[in-house]
Amino acid sequence: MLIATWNVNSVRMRLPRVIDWLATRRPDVLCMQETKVVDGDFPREPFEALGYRLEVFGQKTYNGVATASRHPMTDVVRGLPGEGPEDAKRVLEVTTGGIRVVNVYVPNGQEVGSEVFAAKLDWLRRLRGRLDAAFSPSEPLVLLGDMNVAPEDRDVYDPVRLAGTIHCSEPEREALRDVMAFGLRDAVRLFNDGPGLYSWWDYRAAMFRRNLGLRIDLLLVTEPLVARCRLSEVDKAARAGEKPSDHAPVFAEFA
DNA sequence: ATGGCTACTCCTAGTAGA
Repeated sequence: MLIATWNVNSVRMRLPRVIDWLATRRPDVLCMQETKVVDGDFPREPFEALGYRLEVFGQKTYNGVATASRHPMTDVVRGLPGEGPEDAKRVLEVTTGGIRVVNVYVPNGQEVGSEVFAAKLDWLRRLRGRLDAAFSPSEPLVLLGDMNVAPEDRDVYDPVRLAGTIHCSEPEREALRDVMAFGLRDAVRLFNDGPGLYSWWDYRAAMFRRNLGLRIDLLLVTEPLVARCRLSEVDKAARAGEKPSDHAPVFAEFA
């Protein structure tokens, strides 16, 4: 069971690359973020032609999440509890292949101390609340997506210069640790504990070429999936070439 | 020291991303 997450930064702009990646890697599940398209305009056909089912939860211009799976998807839940039609489309839960798959696009937060930064922390608290209310850490569950938090200094290209700034601040890291305290492990770190491993690189200043990035796209798993996890990695090659997303796909395989 | 790119839109200039 191969499960992947990828912030595609517009599914319409990225469509050829996403479809090519699916055709090559053949994951069982791909969770996408920043699809930036209303549900009626989602380009479903190329996914379906490759044998994928789709669940989508999008909006105009910003945000939007979608999950493609080669297996049936049941118990679909859109958004966090208490959210309404005006709220940003950031969460899509499905059960597929016997695993609860929680696809999230965590708010960016813009600047530490800002109003939207406080909203980001509150959003992470509500995400933890959803896990507590609906799930158990003893069931197979993966929480994956663009967390917009680099968990530790080793996930940051220049932890000294970026100390305390957005994605790297202690309040964000504490909020993410609290989500993980539900009973989640960072799948990529099961296999690679070194520095220099990132999932996002700024489009500007040749940041990708110089490997100056952040690891903010995470695949977090409960203990039953830790036991089944055979590999997990960042597909850095998918960030190279023509018209890439600024994020790379992250994936893990489970026995 | 700054900003360096990309994608979006009822505004092709302003916003947001991270």
